[in-house]
Amino acid sequence: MEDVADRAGVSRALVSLVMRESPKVSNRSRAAVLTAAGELGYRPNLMARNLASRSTDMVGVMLNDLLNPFFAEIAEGILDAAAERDVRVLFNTGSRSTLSEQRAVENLLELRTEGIILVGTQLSAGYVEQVAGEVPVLVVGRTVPTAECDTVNNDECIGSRLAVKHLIGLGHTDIAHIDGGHGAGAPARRATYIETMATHDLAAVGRVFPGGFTERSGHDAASAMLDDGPLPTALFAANDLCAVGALSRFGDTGVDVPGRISIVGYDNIALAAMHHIGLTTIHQPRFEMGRLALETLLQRVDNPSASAVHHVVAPSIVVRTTTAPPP
Amino acid sequence: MEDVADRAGVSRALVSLVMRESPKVSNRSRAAVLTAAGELGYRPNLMARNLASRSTDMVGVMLNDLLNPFFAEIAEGILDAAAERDVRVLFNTGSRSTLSEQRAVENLLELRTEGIILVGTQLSAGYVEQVAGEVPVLVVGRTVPTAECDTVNNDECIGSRLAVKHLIGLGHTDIAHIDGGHGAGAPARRATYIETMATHDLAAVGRVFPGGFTERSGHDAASAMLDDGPLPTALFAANDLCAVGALSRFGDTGVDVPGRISIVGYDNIALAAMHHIGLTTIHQPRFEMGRLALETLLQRVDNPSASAVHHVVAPSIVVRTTTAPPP
DNA sequence: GTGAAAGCGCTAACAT
DNA sequence: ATGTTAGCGCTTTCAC
Repeated sequence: MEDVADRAGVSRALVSLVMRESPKVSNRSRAAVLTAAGELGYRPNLMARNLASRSTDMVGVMLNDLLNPFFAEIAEGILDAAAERDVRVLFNTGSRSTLSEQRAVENLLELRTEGIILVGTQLSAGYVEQVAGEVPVLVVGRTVPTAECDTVNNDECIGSRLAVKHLIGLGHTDIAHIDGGHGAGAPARRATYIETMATHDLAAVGRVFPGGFTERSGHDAASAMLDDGPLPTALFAANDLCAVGALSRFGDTGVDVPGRISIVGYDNIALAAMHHIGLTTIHQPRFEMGRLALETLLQRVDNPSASAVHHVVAPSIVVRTTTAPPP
Repeated sequence: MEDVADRAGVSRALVSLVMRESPKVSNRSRAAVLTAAGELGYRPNLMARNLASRSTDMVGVMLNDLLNPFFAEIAEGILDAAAERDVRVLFNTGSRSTLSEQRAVENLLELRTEGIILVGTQLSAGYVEQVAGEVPVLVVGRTVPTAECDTVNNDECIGSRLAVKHLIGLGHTDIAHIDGGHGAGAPARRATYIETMATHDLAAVGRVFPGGFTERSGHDAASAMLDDGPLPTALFAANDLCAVGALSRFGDTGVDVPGRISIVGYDNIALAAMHHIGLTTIHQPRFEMGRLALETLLQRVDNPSASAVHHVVAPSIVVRTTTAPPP
């Protein structure tokens, strides 16, 4: 920086002002500094700047898993909003191990990011709470019962109700559900399924099959369903992967979808949109959720003492080709 | 830090040594410092440490696109190797806009990461070269003709040959190819297809259909194929997405795969492994490529003056259910 | 093994 | 509009 100042014939402070795009610099000196910097290949050192200014304009984002496109779209939303607000985003991921997730968060903490967004992480509630004590934390895609942190989630109840009502509207009465196990949102989806069925005087009893959030679990649950006696005419699966698993199982067995059985998933992952698959599913506005997450976090950074805010966004249904009236 | 030192009854320098896990500290003082730090909730400031030590132990990773699982697995490999070598990894992504990709790289540069890994980015060769002038750069999933940087790639020729020979081995003689357009590796895949066909005295002429790296392009190319006269008995698609697009087009038309036509893809994305799809494809050892990338970059960091090294890893074929002998 | 002193590259008052 | 003077929180000689 000193070299740049000398070359431009000004003081270091002035160079600093120019680099920070301060308006209180004459055009003449600005130009001089800029060309000097260019010639010298000068690049400001963020470490030094942040240390001196006691602020970083950086937020950290912990992604549970880079492999999951579901999280990735949220990340895109975060980035989009961050660009507008002129904050830098640093990503980190834990590769599905809780320990390395913690290390990644520690890293962000040591870098003194202004806040941290946790998307789909499996960190323990206790740990999240501890982190939230040090820096504003926002959790998306999961509710953290105890912690003092903001959250952004989709409304599982609205989504599940949308799914079940779509099937009922089509004329189905025998609608099964494949359970999502311990997956985030799974309990709410199951509960809403049962509740919605009851509201319409339909029996959900004996129609909940144990499953999970994977293709395999959907496949297995469909097998169980096939063995279990009369096949339902419709199926609401815990998520898209699970739905596709069931879809292949039925395909292999010659059970026509949607002719013999209709299927609805949840999440609207890219897979669901594939021509080959065309899964009717529930869409979460992930991009918007990412934007909302960043905006909310930034607000919290400005006002750390406000009480936690919990955003719940409404999902919508995307009707494709796996649902039709019952045979 | 001073507070910790006071509380532990030692000097600041000693606290520094303990935090850096230096061996030259008595167990007694180490314990004292550690408990004091714990009680005070002290967390070292990376900014200050890096500034003072003039090193960061951080490498930056630019991902073209978080949404692409192909890149994500490489990232996992990078993380895995980084954990072993005790370096911190900072991710960034450009959301598919060249401008924001550049901004993300600048960010990493300003943070003074020791090196940068570019995975699948669309940065111009000129820009990459410029960055490589400032800090060690390693590019994976793309070759950068001019730049002075290391690369890690799979051998497109071996992979493509594997695909075509698999089909020939099955007895096919009329094998078409859907072109990958400008996608990374596409030209090599096409050229190798043509060459391998020639080697076996088979005609490739008129059998290359324009396509791309998307499902849609595969779908459209399959339509063109259907309109084009006699359907080939086998098809080597530019990548998996493209292959799946063709797969659905054929499925819709009642063309049996693999009964009437066999299909091979490239990349072995998760989609290909799905029960429903079972695509025969070429697998790139992505995780290993990620590991290799980090190792190579670190070597370059230690020895900046060595000449660029270009790693080429061998892909393998994964035979699933979309290939069979010709009808 | 421990402490004192001198920066790392920058920003932030405060002057001018 | 520009220069001066102190630090930011840490590491690093170098003595003890």
